[in-house]
Amino acid sequence: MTSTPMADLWPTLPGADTRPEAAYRLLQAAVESFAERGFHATTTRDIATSAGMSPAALYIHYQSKAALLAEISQAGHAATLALVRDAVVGEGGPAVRMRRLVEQFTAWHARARTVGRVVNYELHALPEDAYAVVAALRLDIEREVSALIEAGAAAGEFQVSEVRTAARAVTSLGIDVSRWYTDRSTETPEELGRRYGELVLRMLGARI
Amino acid sequence: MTSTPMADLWPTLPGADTRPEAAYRLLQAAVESFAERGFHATTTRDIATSAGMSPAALYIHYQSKAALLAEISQAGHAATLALVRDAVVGEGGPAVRMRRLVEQFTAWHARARTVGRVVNYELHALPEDAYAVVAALRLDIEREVSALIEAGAAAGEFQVSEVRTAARAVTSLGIDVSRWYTDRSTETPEELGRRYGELVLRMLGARI
DNA sequence: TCGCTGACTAAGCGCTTGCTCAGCATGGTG
DNA sequence: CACCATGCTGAGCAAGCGCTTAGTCAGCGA
Repeated sequence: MTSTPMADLWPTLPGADTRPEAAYRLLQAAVESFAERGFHATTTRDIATSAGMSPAALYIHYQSKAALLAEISQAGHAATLALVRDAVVGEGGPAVRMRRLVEQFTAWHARARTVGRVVNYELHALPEDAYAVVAALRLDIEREVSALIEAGAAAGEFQVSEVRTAARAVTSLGIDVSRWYTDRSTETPEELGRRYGELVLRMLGARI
Repeated sequence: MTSTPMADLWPTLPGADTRPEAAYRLLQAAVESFAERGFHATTTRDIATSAGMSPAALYIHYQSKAALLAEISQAGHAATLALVRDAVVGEGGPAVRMRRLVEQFTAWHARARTVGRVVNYELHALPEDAYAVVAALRLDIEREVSALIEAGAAAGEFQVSEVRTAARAVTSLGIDVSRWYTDRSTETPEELGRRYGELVLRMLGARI
C-alpha cells in the first residue's frame, strides 16, 4: 500500500530483528489496517493478504485478531511512556524539561501517527486484560506530566491554577496530533514539536 | 441504558419535535451505540433493540445504517459550526471573542461528548458524499478560528508566529475533550471551558 | 361496514466474519 | 535414505452481519 519504511512509522517497533519475519510483517500490516479502517472494520483476510499470506497463517503467529491489537497497543504505550520518562529525566529545570517533553511527544505522534491512531483510538476494542495493562501505562504518562507541572509551579517557573487541567491540555495537544497529521502536512514532525513546545510553555505561564 | 436526558447529550439534536418519535428514538440509540462501540462494531439489531423495535423497523425511517451515521455527523457538525459562528460574531475584540469561542467550543465537546465522539472519530465510516459535506463544514470551522487569530494578531492582541499551527492547537484542544471527558470528570463543562479559555489566551500571547 | 394506509414484526436470505484443520513442501538430522 | 518439525495453504465451518420480504394490525375517512 505505502512505501513508507516501518522505521518512520514506528521507530521503536519491538522485535524487528528477533521476531520471525512473517510475524513482524503481520504486525506491520495490522498497524496500518487498524489505523486506516479501525479494528472492527479490518478483517483477518485484510491483514494476512497485506502481509502476503493466507488468512490461516495469522493464527500460527498470533492467537487472535485481538491479540494483534493488544500487542500493538501495549508496545505503543510502552514506547510513549519511555519517551516521556526520557524527556523528564534529562538535564535542565522544569521549563527545559517540559519543552523537551512536548517536542518529543508531539513529534512522535506526528511521525508515528499510524501507530498513534491505534494506540489512542482503538482502546475500546481491547480485551479486558490488555486494557488494564494499557490503562496503567496511560496513567503513568499522565502522572509524569502532572508531576513536572507541579515541580515547575513549585519552582516558580510556571503559573497554573489547576495542575490536572493543565496536564490534560498538554497531553491532549500531543495525542490529537495523531488524528489530524497526514503525510500532506507541510510542517515536519520536529518543526511541529518545536512550535507546540513554545505554545505549551506560554500556556503554562513560563517566561520565555 | 443511561438515564441522561438527550438534551444534555445533544442539546441541538434537530427534529426532536417535528420528527416521528420512533425515528428520533432510533437516532438517539444510534448516537449512543456509535459513540460507545464505534460504527462498525454496532449492529442494526443493537440500535433497533435500544429503540425498542425490531431490526426491520429501522429501514422504515432510514435508508441504511450508514444513513443514520450521516445524519448524526452532518447535524453535529452543523451545530458546532453554528456555535463557533455565534461566538465569533458577538461583541468584543479578538481576545474577548476567542475566550468566548473556546469556552463554548470546549463546553460543548464536554457536554455533548457522546455526539462529539461520533462527529470526530467516525468520519472514516461515512459514505463518500456525506463525507464531502462534513469535510466542508470542518474546513469552515477551521477558517473561522484562523480568521479570528489573524484578526487578533493584526490588532496586536495576540502574538503568534504561525497562525495555522495556533488554530490547529485551539481546535485540537476542544475536540480532544470529547475523547477523554466522562461523567465521572469532576469539572463541569462550563468550568472546563473557562479554564481552557484562560490557557488558550495565554497560548496566543494575549495579555490578561 | 368497508377498503386503505402507515408502522411494525417474524422469519430468513445471501454474504462475510473470525477461526480451524487436514495436508503439503521444505530443510535439518539420524 | 527415512524421519520429523516448521511454516504455510486451501477449503470450509458456525456464527453473525445488513438488509428484505410477506404479512399483521390499529386507525381512519367515506
